[in-house]
Amino acid sequence: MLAKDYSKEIEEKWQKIWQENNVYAFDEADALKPKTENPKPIYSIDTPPPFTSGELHMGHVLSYSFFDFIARYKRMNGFNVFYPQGWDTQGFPTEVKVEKKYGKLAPTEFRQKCVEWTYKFIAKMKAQMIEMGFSPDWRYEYRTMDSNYHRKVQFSLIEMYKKGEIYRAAYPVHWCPNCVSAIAKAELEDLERETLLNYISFTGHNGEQLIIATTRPELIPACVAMMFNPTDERYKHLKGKIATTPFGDEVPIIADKDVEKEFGTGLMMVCTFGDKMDVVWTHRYKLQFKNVINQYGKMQNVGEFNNLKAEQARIKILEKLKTDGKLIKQEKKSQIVKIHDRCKTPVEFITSMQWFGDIKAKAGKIKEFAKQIEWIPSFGISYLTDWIDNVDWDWVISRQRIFGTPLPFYYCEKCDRTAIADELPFYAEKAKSKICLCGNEMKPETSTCDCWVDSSITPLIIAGWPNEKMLEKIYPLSLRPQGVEIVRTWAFYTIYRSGILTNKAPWKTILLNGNVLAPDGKKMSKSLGNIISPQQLQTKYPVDAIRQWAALSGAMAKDRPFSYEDLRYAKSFLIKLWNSTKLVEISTENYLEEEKKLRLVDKWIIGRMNETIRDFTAHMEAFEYHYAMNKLYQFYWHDFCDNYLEYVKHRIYTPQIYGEKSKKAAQYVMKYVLYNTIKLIAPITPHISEEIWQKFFKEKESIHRAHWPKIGIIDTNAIASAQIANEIVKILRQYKAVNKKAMNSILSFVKMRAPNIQDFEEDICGVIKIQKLEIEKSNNIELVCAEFAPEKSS
RNA sequence: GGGUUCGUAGUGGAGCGGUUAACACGUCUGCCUUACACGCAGAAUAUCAGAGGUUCGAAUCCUCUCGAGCCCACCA
Repeated sequence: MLAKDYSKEIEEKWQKIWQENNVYAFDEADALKPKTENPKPIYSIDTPPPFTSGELHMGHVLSYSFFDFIARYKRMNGFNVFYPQGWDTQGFPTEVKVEKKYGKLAPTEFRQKCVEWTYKFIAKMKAQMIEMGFSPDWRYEYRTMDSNYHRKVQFSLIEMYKKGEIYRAAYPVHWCPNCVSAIAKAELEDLERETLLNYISFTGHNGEQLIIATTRPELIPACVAMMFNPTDERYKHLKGKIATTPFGDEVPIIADKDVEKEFGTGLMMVCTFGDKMDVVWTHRYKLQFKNVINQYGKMQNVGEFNNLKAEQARIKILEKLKTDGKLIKQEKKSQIVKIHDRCKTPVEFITSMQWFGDIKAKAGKIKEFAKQIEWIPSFGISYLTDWIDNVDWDWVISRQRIFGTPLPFYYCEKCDRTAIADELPFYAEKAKSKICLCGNEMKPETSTCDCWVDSSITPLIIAGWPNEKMLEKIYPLSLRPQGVEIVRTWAFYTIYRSGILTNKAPWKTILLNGNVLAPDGKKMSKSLGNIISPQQLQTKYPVDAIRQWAALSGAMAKDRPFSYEDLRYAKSFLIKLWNSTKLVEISTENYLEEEKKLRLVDKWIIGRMNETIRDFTAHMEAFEYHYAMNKLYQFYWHDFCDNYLEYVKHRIYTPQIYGEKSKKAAQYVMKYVLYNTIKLIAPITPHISEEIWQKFFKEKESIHRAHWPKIGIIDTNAIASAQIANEIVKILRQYKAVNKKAMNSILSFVKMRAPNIQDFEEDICGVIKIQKLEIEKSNNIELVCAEFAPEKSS
């Protein structure tokens, strides 16, 4: 007997059993079989390793549900599914929290604390994943902080170094003075703020007053040129001349098309480095470097202003300029500054020695790999190509952090030569000494990798690289599912790195999903207080309802607000499925498949079942879960429960009137529909499907090892005829509703004309409850009419 | 400024050349009909953003305008 209600206890029971029985195990032995032994086809998923923040958010729940639908669907379709799960562990947020708790520690100890901290967080997130019913094969779990993972990342970097892809060089990089580290362009965020635009007087070669406008007067000591637009009549006479800054430096005056005439006075200064355009201009005109800001964001090489923070120096310098009469005027101005996404500190440009990945030279190659991949939706590739076209310089892969993968290199401070580590994994603190070709002792690199260096080889890591045995079986992987917002990082770097290392695109298909917005349609954020926590939902709703919510939110690569309506609807579907199953249970007690006589409505619902199998399957193939589920709701809830089950009740309850064979047929059809329906929804709602399966069908140890339904007979004539019966029922129900009669009230007299009378007379009269029915056969299928006698007390 | 996605009932959203413009939530009406009232039945609600055009026919294709989201660039 089915329990009275569907409950979370049922879900937890199956989660346990699935774990214990390894229902989702990837069959490695089968995968390694030679082709001649017909191994099952492999379907491999390069699942995103979430950052170990300690808690899943709704975005995770949405996207990981998708991955799980795919894995379960493919398993039921005969694939040997390889679905590992990893963790992106290393990063600044963890360092911040660990430092807050333990204070400053030596690197080795600090890293150890970070590792311990991360293990706790992984445990929480993993429990949540299991509670969501996700079905990765946990035997292949990986963490980017593991020494084995380090070893592979380092090996990959050495391989790339040998190919000339990785190099160390001095370059202006985006620099966070708070983190004291270089950061990548992808880590920048915009901050809009109010600032002062200062008009400051420079001196021309003949004593002329030249006024420039700047928001960063503290950089005047780093001024290396003045500029104006070549079409600007006011300044044409200055071209090629020399000007003197308020600090007495002589700088050239250059005409350049990128100068905005309308901004300030149309005359400007170029510094090392106020912003990105300064960097561009410095390289364009081979200007000298004047580094006045150090790695901590403090002034240097500026005499009396040394060691002041940039903002303090700005105040002091403005005071000085004012006293000297060089500050002409100030006006308020709103400005957008680049800040570091993790600590929100305004970013500087600083010249320093960093390690780079050679992405600019490989832009064409990366695009080629990208084109070999099927992008779903297809416009997704444009996010990647647009990004590639806008890359200004190479990828800075080094970070001056501790909890990260150490870069496996040495460098020589004297001659700038570099060398690779000989033993992996490599850690600077334990590094062996190495003598440079110049005779100097080399320094082991203490910088760590950008976290995207770690995660950009996940397809290789899970495929067992560099071991060829598994690699050749599952690389390129079948699928990379990921968020649309990290195309320019994760997808881009993975295509670059995995592509360079294997000379193949890493996956056959990339599937992009959108984000979950708050119910108000805005981004979820702490400041707006509109965050929905999955954990809270899990206490109130069955997991199978939350998973349906994910399916319903599934328009690809599009953001959608979180919807409690969807969730409640999903929950009521579970209740519907449960209660209807109970009806099937009591209706089919002691049923043995015997001789049966299918009636019109039976053929109709069988036909609709098979239409649903056909459509549902097509939508699953196309990753269109919302369409799939909508088809199923329509079929199961409305066609099957609301109509079919009502139509056949009288056949079940009173076989003495309608015949045993008719009852048997109804019983058969009920089981048939239930059997196929729970299989279809098993990938979306695995728990309730399993419970029903185990109670009624149990052909295999789990429904998740069962075979996907095949499309059977779709009797289009039966479907068309039954539609007419449905119409008649609808008209009669309408009559009762309009005349405010109870649905179970008995109509005293009904007369109708319709085709196929014999076929549906018996099928429908049990539902509409008619005392006296007159049916007239008519060839006109369109014409269905009902006439009603005045009601008599019955 | 460039790219991209999109503007359809109160809300969320299908439909993408011919439909009475789906479905769900919400609203209104009736019904506790031997699985389910967390249900069933019925009803109302849409200048398909606006303006042109192509077509026998457009929510659907094209052009422009207006508006929104996301990504990118960006004023020193």
